[in-house]
Amino acid sequence: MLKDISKVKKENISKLMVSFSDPFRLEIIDLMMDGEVCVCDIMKLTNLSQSRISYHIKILKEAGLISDRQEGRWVYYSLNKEVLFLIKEWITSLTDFSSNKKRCCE
Amino acid sequence: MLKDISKVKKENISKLMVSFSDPFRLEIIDLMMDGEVCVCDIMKLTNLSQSRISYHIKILKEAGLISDRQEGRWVYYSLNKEVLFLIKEWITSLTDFSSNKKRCCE
DNA sequence: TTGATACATCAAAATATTTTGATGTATAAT
DNA sequence: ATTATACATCAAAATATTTTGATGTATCAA
Repeated sequence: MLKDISKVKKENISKLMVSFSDPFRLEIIDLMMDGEVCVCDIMKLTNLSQSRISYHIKILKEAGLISDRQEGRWVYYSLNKEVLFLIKEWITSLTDFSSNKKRCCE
Repeated sequence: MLKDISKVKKENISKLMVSFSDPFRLEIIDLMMDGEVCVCDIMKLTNLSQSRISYHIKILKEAGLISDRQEGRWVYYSLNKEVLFLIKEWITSLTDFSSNKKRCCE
């Protein structure tokens, strides 16, 4: 698991942002804000097909944004708070940028 | 310009995240942290072709993440702090999620 | 007014992502 | 044992994004 945003490579940031970049994944993330959900919940709440949901879940998981917990036949997915905090830190580091005006090619 | 994250539609978030999701765009964003840059600066610093840079700049601009300012032949690009703050707020809203454990289909 | 520079735009090709429907695996209920 | 449920995985098709090289536009300098 990612521990410190300064150690997070551009590649990881990119992967996390990719995982945020799809409207259906944003919907799934939205559902996870109320706590754990299983694929069957997501199916009922979104009308997406099962394999389509599994695909998006996989993207979210590989980016490190969500974790899973199996219980019998069900797999429960939930957001990784720490990773969200790291992303926030990264965005913060961006807002600390300088507002220097420059002349070109100086 | 986006004024309040609660009014930001999923579509806008998605577009902003798309704009963050490419490694080359992240590089360009990185360069902008030191202040304004023109395309010619980016060309020198990244070895990307001019039209390729223009393409990525366009994505960033259409997402609302950067602004431009023309001065003679040069166009200077810079990050939009307010939009970065809105993204941060959105991420924060995500970290406020509940950690409820659930049984499936309840 | 001619030529050079800075950048945008375009269409085609290259590449990557997403969707679909089928099949596979594990768990559990009968 | 057999069947049903929950989810993963796969390959092919559909779709979207990115790259490339050419061309276009505006500004400036000589």
